[in-house]
Formats: sequence, structure tokens, C-alpha cells
Amino acid sequence: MSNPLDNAQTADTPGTPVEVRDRVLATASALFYRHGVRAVGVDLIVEKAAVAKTSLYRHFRTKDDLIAAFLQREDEDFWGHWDEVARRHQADPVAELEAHLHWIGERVGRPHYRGCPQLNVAAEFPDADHPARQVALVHKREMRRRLQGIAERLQVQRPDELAGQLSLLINGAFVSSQVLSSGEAIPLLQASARALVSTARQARHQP
Amino acid sequence: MSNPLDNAQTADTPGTPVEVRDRVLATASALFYRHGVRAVGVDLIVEKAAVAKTSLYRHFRTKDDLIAAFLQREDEDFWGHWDEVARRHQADPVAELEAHLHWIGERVGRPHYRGCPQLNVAAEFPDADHPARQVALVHKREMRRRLQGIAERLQVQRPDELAGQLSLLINGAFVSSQVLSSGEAIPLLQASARALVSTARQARHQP
DNA sequence: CCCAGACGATACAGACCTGTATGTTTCGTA
DNA sequence: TACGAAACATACAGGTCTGTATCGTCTGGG
Repeated sequence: MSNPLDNAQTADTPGTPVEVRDRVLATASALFYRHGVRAVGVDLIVEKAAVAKTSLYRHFRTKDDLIAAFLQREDEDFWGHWDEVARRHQADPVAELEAHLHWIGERVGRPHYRGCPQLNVAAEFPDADHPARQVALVHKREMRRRLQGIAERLQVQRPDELAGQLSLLINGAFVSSQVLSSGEAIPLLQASARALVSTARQARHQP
Repeated sequence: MSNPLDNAQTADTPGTPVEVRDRVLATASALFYRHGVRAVGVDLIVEKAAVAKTSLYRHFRTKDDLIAAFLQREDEDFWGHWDEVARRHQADPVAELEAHLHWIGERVGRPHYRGCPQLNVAAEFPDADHPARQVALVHKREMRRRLQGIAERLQVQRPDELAGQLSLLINGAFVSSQVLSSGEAIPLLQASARALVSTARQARHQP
């Protein structure tokens, strides 16, 4: 029963359950991100993924669940990058923060960047009880939690405050691509962060 | 049948074109903001505004035009507040910036705050050619333009850079209400701005 | 007093939406 | 080879969406 090769027999053999699920989720993610969630119907997803509609609904109970899975996938991808960058700067929180802002700013400046998926979905679905909103909330809390970890390693007096400030900054970059000229996000983010960190550190030495 | 209040002919005589138009726009704006644009159909607007659907389409060619008018209305309201605050601090750009961040942060912290309408619509409609997106773009450009005006009066070396940083910060506050605790936006915004301004001013005195 | 124009009420066209139901095909495994 | 699970194909139910068409009513200015 539990053959490790059960799934992914060759390169991409359609008919394998996990392969179909992944294909649906990957296709839906791309479409959701590009066109917005409400603008994309399940029929389009099914067509682009070359999958039967029944298969979609076998792996995802409802469209809302698929949306939540989309955000979950983006969440994991995001922290995957984060962890990789963090690992390269274990000993130096200043360099780590700088590096995070670099790759985030690079993403923001990409040609067809469409904003943070979590924030976009939150804008599309006001109901806080929506399953996808739960994922988005956890994602944003995790962002602030990790920033606070860096702030603590920076030994500022109020790491929570600095983390909040950096959160505003990063979320602001996510939604400001419309008004930012190409390549502007990175220096803007880094210069702002330097000012915030520097000020927070000065406060440490003053009563 | 012949209810004397059927059309409420006393205080605000309906039947006047401008009155019907305003009622449609005000109703649509409230619904759009609360529930999202795509989630609100014209039938609901018509019902809540107590107006015939033909009247809606007489004053607004399409729903897209109504959405653009919604953002235009929000834009005018926003700059109305801004101008009023700016007028009270004509001589002191530091105090003006502080005051702007105060009322913006106050808005962000309100119980049912749902984010910046311009950013929400931009998230819902990826197509940059959408009429409403034009309004949103002009709004965000105007925001940065005004911030640059303040930065110039602060006599920092690179007012454009400071304006960009403050833009990120403010837009970040607009979308971060989900992760901000009540009343946190104002101090976070003001402390960040102070750090950014202070750093930008120090750069002025250094080669 | 008359009439153009704004409004209301309603029905409808045509498209799209999510989700289900039904039947067939494929394929690994027992 | 026979079985069961999963995928495919297709049709459809039931609702919603935008926008239009039709027709009756009210109102204000000439």
C-alpha cells in the first residue's frame, strides 16, 4: 500500500492523485494571483489545469478551501525564501534584516508583481471568518513575530515597537508597487529600516 | 398605498436628478467599502438606495463608471480632511506631518476600518486600464506629491526619498489594521516618521 | 394646460457562477 | 483477470450578474 513511488511515477503522469491535486493548486494559484480570486471561476481553473471538475472538488471541498490552500502555498513559499536567507546570516541580525528587505524589495519591483497575495485576498474578502482570511492573519502575525525576533537580537529597548514599524514598512512596500518606480523599493526599504533601527538603538542608550 | 412618506417629498425632494445621483453614489460607496466591489451587485445598490435600476444606469454608464465615481468621492473626502489639517499647521511642517499621521492612524484604528478604498479596488481589479484604477493611481501619486511638499519644507537633502519612505509607511498602515492592536497605529506611525525625518535631516549636515 | 424628461417598477436577455449528478475510462494491485 | 479508486467528460440545477427594454407615473417650466 505505502509504496514511496506511489506518487510521481515518472516525470508527470496524469492520473496520479497527488499530481492532479498539485496541478490544480498550481494552476489556481497562478490564476488567482494574476487576475484576482473572484475574477477566476472554477471552470477556468479546470480548463487551464486540464482536469475534470469532479477532480477539483474531490481534492478541495469548496472554492473557498481552494483559496485558503492557495494562500497556504504562498505562505510556505514565502517562509521558505525567508528561512534560506536567514540561514545565511545567522550571526548578524543587521545583515539578515538588510538581506530580507533586499529580496522582498526585489520581488516588489518585478515587472508583473501584483502585491502580497495575503493582503489581496484580505481586500477581496471582508469577512474575517473566511477560511482564507485565517491563513492571511496567521501569515501576517508570523511576519511580525519574526521581525520581533530580529529586533530582539538587535538588542533594542522595545523590540515589539520596532517590529511593528518594520511591519508597516514591508506591508507598505507590498501594496505600493503601483506608485514606485522600478528598482526603487529596495533602497527605500533599506534606508527606512536603517533609520528605524538606528533610532531604536539610540533609545537604548538614553534614559 | 398612498403613504404620504412614499417619496418623502418634504425635506429632500426626490425626483431631483442630483439627489438621486447622490443617493446612488452614497449607497454604492458604503456597500462597496464594506463588502468589496465585486461582492456588491447593482441590484443590491438599487434596493438599498430605493431607486430604480434605470435611474442608476442613467447617471452612471456602467458599473465600472460607478466604481470610479466611488473612488473619486473617497479621494475628495480624503483630501478634504488633509487640507483642513494642513491649514491648521501652515507654518510648521513638523507639526503638520505629525497631525496628518494622527488622523490617518485614528482612521486606521476605527472598529470597522476596512483599509484604503483605493488600495482595495486596486487589489480587486488587476487591469491597470480599469477606469477606477486610474483614479487610484492619481490618488496615490497625489499622496506622494504632498508628502514631498512637506519634506521640502523640512529642508531635508532628498525630499523625494523621504516622501517615498513616508508613502510606504502610510500605505502600510492602511493595510495592516488586521495585525495592529487597537490604537497602535498612531504611535507606530508617528515614531517611525520621527525617525525617518530625523535621519533625513542629519544627512543634510553631513557630506 | 401641456408636455418633455426624470423616475419607478418590472421583466428579461445572455452570460457566468458554484456545486452536483451520471456515466465512462484508465490503471495499479490483489 | 477482476476489482476499486481515481480521473475524465458532460450535462445540469439553481442562482447571480450586468445591462436593456417596456411601460406607466409624476413634476416643473413654459
